[in-house]
Amino acid sequence: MNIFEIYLKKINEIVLTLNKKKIIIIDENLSSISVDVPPGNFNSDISTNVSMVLSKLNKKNPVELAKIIVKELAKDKNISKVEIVKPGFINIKFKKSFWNDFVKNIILNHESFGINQYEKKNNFLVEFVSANPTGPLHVGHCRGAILGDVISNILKFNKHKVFKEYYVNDYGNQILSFTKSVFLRCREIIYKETFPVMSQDIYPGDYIIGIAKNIIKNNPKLNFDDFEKISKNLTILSVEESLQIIKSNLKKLGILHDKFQSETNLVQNKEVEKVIEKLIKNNFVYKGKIKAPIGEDNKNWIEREQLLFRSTDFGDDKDRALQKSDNTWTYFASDVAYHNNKIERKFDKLINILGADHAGYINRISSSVEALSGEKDKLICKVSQLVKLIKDGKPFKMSKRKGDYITIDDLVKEVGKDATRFIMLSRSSDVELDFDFTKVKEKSKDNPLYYVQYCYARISSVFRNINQNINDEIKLENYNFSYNEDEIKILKKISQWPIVIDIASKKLEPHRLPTYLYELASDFHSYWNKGKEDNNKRFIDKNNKISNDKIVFLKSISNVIKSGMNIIGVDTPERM
RNA sequence: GCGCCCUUAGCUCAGUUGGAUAGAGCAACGGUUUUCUAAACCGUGGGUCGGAGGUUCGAAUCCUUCAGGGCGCGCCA
Repeated sequence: MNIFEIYLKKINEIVLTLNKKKIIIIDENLSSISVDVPPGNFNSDISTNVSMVLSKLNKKNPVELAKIIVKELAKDKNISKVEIVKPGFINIKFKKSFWNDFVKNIILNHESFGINQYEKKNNFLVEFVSANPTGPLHVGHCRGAILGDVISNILKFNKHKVFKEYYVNDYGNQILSFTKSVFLRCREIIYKETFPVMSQDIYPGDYIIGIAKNIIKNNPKLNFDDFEKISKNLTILSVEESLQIIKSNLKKLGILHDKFQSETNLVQNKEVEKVIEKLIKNNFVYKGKIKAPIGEDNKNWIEREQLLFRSTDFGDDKDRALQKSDNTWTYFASDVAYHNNKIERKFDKLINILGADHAGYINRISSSVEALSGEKDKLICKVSQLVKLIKDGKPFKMSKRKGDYITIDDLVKEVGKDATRFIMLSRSSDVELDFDFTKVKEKSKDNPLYYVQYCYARISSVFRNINQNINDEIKLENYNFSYNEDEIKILKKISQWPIVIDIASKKLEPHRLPTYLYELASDFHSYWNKGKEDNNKRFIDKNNKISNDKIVFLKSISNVIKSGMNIIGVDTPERM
């Protein structure tokens, strides 16, 4: 039940009727008419800008126009007061009985409260994490991982279909270096050869030893004399090991992908050739030269003729190479094939979650998607900005040198899954995020996660005190409540929950959830403390009884907290 | 040089796809526990929304431009 949507519809109807009666003129497009939350200092529940939107067209000043509309609105039996305010806003105040119905509706439909029933349900593919399978995930991957997971949860909550995918870059030079590192670690173990830690293109991390040990144990017949001979086989084994680590990292964060799509697999199935043929047919590919990159040493740059994709046709700043000088495909080429593969699987929308360091890649890949699908906004890229790690009050820089980076396992062990998820989501993905280890670890009041969870725990404790459980179904004969102003204030906050979900879902902005839940928890804590001075605002009375009004009131709050925390993917403990 | 992101209170940030007198938390100071969980609450101070133009009934929000900070630029992935 989205009361803002309901009243927007009502106002549109009024305007249409008035237009039919030739009382007012309307635009074909009514979309700029909105129903919003009025600022707190006005004593009203919802407000609308109709008369300001239509005033110019009608050559009437907004206040005059508002008077006509207000006359119609006043017929609504739920409304107790309608006011016209300064520039021309119409402010509406509901009767108490309206809030009675509102709460009743939540209780009877608690499963679906907050869900936006869009006319069109989309089928989304969300690609996220997609880190190179060369080792465990570290903190840097964490934000994007959680972002993608919760965006998926939000879309699912709104009844869209979501498929979560991880693209495995198991092809190319980096994987070759990785396999070589595993190979050398194997020789270190078997032949006691010294491992060249400082050598270039070699992964020094200790985790490779573990991978090597596993491979030796599970493949006793493997011979490590000649790299060329086993390289192909060893790559498969190494990537498999590394994916096991990555999957277990993700599991610790509570993240489960539906599919891991291998790049090598696409190359072997000739999907790259297939897509390039398709592009050639449509004249999106040509042979040409590109200039050396700017701002770097390019003494070694050799200009040569090569296969290029016309990404400039779609707004990219240069055309992009598809083939390397050794005739293998570039990363971009197989990624185009991958996106073609996604398109062929008939998703309505493709969502990619990228780290800030890959933002420069967006133009070329969305160009390719547009070229292949003919749809301009088929692909939506969401960039998550950097996480600034702070430890002991100082910025903490991760480097590739051993021991100098924090893995997701370390993080979850120290901070916990819930705090990690909640904090990582607490800011808009467009801004850098300070992640302060020492602070997040403290179970202090500074930590917004506990603040919200505490609200739920307090509500649970009320139910516990009267020998009920917060999860018990409520069965009431009649729903006849009367709420005071402090309670209605919280009900109004609850009424905004569907809007929060709506915006978060349309703009793919999960941070709106923690922000909102914090505010709701704050309103509740505030109300709770009023019970110390005013017995009417306590939930349990002297006779250890609770009124239906209060039960239902508490249920409405805990319902929203729980469903929000579920989407974020964190627990709501009943005791703290 | 070019592209993307950011600039809002001392600090960290919200701000409902253009709305009304711009809001939280932290930090500072003062208060609240015989009673449902004080991991909480209440109060006080704190602002030229980076600068300058523009668009309009109306701008923190949109456009142009300038300044500052971050990330990126490849036949790496």
